[in-house]
Amino acid sequence: MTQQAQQEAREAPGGARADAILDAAELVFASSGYEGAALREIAERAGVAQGLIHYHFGNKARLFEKMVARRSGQINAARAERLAHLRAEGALHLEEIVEALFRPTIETGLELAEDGGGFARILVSMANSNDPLARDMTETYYDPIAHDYIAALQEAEPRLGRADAVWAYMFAIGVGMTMMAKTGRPKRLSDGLCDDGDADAMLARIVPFICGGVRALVTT
Amino acid sequence: MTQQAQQEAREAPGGARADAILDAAELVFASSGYEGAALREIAERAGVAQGLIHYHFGNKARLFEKMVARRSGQINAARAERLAHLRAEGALHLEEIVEALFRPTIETGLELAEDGGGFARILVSMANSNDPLARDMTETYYDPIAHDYIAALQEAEPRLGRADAVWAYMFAIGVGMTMMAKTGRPKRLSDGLCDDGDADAMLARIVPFICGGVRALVTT
DNA sequence: TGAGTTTGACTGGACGATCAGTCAGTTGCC
DNA sequence: GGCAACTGACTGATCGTCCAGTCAAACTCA
Repeated sequence: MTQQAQQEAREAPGGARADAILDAAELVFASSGYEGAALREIAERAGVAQGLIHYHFGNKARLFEKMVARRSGQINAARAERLAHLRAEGALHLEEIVEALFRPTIETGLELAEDGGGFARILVSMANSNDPLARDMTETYYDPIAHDYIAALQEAEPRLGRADAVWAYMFAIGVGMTMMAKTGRPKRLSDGLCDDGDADAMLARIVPFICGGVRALVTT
Repeated sequence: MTQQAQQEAREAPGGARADAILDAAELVFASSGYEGAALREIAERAGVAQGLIHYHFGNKARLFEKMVARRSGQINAARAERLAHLRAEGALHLEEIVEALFRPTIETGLELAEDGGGFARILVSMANSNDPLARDMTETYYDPIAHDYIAALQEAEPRLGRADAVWAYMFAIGVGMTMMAKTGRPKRLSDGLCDDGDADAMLARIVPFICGGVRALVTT
């Protein structure tokens, strides 16, 4: 974890109970959505009184934001770190960039997991929502790193225009988001051949797919 | 509209008021999500008493299902029609298949619209949810047409394996879903260059991107 | 034909449950 | 003893659901 990520984690209320609340919030928000999640259930799952949530976080919206800030801090620090590492090694390659973009989200999700892809499902609903809370949080926590990766795409494929690079990034996120929600639909559609619970197998398909798509935009 | 779509539309409670309720439900569910949507607001927007919703649809879940059934009936009938039309014309081409896959969802969304992409946003949340209601509805209303298009992908690209075809379809849906949510993020990330409200411009990028991705899976 | 009956769409207030949020009081550590 | 952490009973609002009742159109039968 980088210094920045550690700092962000400490910005939130400090105690172990506060962290337990954030862990529980992640699970409940992921499985029930923002509106559907009940603070009572979060408190119960964290083994904490209901009032403590308001003591530490004030209200539901701030709890949600702190929860997202914690995970996205970890994820985006890892993303930035991987990208910097690739740049330090020399010329950027498309496959490496895409891998660096998705791997941290997948691996971070596996820590808490339980049902798998909990936080990823929150990201999906945030990314596709248009209410002010979700939009502001996407802008705050995910737009900066997006600009980095868009620039990286253009470095790896110099003939890729700026607009195409932005589209390519959005399309890539679209593929990644939907896949990380882990709905089990690939298995259902393929009679068991495809498993969206197997992150490595899935990534082995996502990376060439996206790179092929980006290169198709270049040659158009 | 096909005969099948007309029949499905008539399966729902018949009156004009029932349709007004479904229209209002589409707007409110799209902007507030399933849990966040209030039946009172739907009734108010439809210019109807709250009780009428339960008279016609029984409960919230059944209202949601009827609303999805109506639109997805239209969309998937159009999809099937386009695919059949392509098959009748001879050999299938990848670009045409992808176009046929997305065009109906985009155009159907524009009819009611108001804020744009209302129903599409419902689809996104359904596709990425894992609660039983959403899963069952995806299975019922979208898995059959998915199998058709997966088969079409393999016809257009004979060297594409079955598992890769399923992955390709899922990736394509991922791209399409995220783009149809119309969050305004592309415009934000590109300083106005990219507009996810311009369906035609967006489709002109989505189609080559996905086709490039599919062909990359073939040659891997 | 026309009075009586039935039907079905529709209303709006009331119900119990549950929600986020509040607050006076208790605990435990420095 | 003082302060931060924490508790749990509580409030008012809002939720989905329910239901007694209205009304106009359709139907029945003398």
